[in-house]
Amino acid sequence: MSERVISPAVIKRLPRYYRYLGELIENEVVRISSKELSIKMKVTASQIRQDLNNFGGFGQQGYGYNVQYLYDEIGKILGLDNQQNMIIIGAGNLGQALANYDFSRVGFKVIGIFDANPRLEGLAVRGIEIQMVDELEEFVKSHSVDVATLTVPKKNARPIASKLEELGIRAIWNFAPTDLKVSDDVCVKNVHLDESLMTLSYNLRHRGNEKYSYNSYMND
Amino acid sequence: MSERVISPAVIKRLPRYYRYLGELIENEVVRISSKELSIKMKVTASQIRQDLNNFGGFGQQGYGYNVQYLYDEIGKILGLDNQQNMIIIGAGNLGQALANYDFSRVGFKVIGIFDANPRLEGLAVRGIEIQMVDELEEFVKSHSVDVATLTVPKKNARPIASKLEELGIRAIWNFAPTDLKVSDDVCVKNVHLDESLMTLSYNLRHRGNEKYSYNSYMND
DNA sequence: TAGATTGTTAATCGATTAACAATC
DNA sequence: TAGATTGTTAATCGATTAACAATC
Repeated sequence: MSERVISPAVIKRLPRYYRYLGELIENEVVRISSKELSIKMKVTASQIRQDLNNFGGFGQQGYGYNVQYLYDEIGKILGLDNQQNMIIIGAGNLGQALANYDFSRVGFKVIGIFDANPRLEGLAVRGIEIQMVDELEEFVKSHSVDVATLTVPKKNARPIASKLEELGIRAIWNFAPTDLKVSDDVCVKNVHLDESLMTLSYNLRHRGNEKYSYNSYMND
Repeated sequence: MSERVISPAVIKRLPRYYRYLGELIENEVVRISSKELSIKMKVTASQIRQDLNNFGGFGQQGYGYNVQYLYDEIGKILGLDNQQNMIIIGAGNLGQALANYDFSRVGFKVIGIFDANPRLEGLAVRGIEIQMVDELEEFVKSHSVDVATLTVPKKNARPIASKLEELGIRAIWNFAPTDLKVSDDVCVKNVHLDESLMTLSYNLRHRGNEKYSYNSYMND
C-alpha cells in the first residue's frame, strides 16, 4: 500500500519515455538498450536506468528492454490503462480547443463542458452540449468526474476551484493564470501559458549565453 | 556582453515572481521583504534572495524590495519591455484559441496566422486573416517575426520547423506533441499538453504518496 | 562460454537552504 | 543608534552521472 515516494523530476520524464517508446513501436522496433535510447532522447543511459528502476526491473542483462513491454508498464505507472472522466469549466476559445483535443490515448474522456455565459448554452462541442455552471453540482453528483479542467478567466478561477473541491473533485488541470488555493488533498497541475512564453522570451533575449540547449523539454 | 549563465531552474521561477509582484501592485503594496513574499509564494526567503541576486541587488538592507521597481526589473530581465512579433502556424482549435489570447501583457503581438487548409483561407481571427502556408516565406521575408507558434498536427511539425529555421526564425513555441529537430541556434519551448495531463494522471493514481505538495507550479 | 547490458552502489555535481556579516 | 533585512558565503540536500559487479 505504501509505495515509495518518487521524485517529481522522475515523474515528469516518464511521459517522454512513453512517447519515444510509442514511436519505436510504430517503427516496429522490438528491443532497445538504455544506451541506444539515450542517444535518441539526448539524455544519459544512466538516467534512463535509474528512472526505470524506481519502479522495478523492466530490462534484461545483455538484452536491454522489450519496447512493447516497457511501453505498457510505463503506461500503467502513469495510470493510462483505464479511462478517467474529465469535465471542462470555461467554454471560451481555450476550453473549446481542449474539448476538441483527443485525449483518449492518454486515457481521458471529456464528459461535460460548462460556462457561465448563457449565449453558449446548448452549443455543442464534439457532440457535448455546453451546460451552465449552475448545473455543475447536479452533474458532478450524478457522474463520475475524475479531473476538472479550468479554462476560466483569472478572477473566476479560485471561487470555482473551491466549489469543485467542495463537490469532491480531487484533481484540477488549471489553465487560469493564478495559483489555486485548495487543500493538499486536491492534485493541481498548472499550465501557465503566459509563463511559458516569458521563459521563451528570456531565452530569445539572452541567446548564446545558455548553459543548456534551448530545446527545453516538458513544461519546464 | 558575455552575461553570466543563469540556471534554467532560476529562469523558470521568474515569471511567477513577476506575477505575484504584479498582484501586489494591484493591491497597492509598496514594499515587501523576501520573508513576506516567501510566505505568500510558499518558497523560502533564501531562494528568492538567491534568485534575484543572479541579476543584481534589487533590494535594500533593513527595508526589503520596492515592489514596482522589482516588478519592472524582472520584466526587463524577461524581455517583456519591448514588443515581439509572433506568427501562429496551424489555425485549428488550439491555434485559433492562442490567436485570441491576449499576450500583449507579456509583450507579444500576433501578426500572422497560417494554415494548410484552403477552407480556412481568409477567415479572420481577432482581425487577422488566416493565410495559406505557401504564403509563409513571403510574409516572413517582409515582416519582422520574432517567434513562431506551432499548433500543427504532429506529422507536420518537423518539416515546418525546418522551414521556419530556413527562413531565419530563431524561436519556436511548440505545441505539437513531438521534439523538433532544429539547430541549437533556434530556441524551442515545448508545451506538451498530453504530457502535462499524464503527470496529473500519475499524481491522481498515487495520491498520498507524494513527497511534495500536489500543487505543481510552473509547467513542471 | 564470451559479450552485452542491466540493476545498483558510489562519486560527482548542482541546487536549495541556512547562517551571518554588511548595511540601510 | 537599534532593528530589520539584504547580499553572500558556507552547509546541506537531492539529483545526475559514472562505475562495475551481477547476470542474461
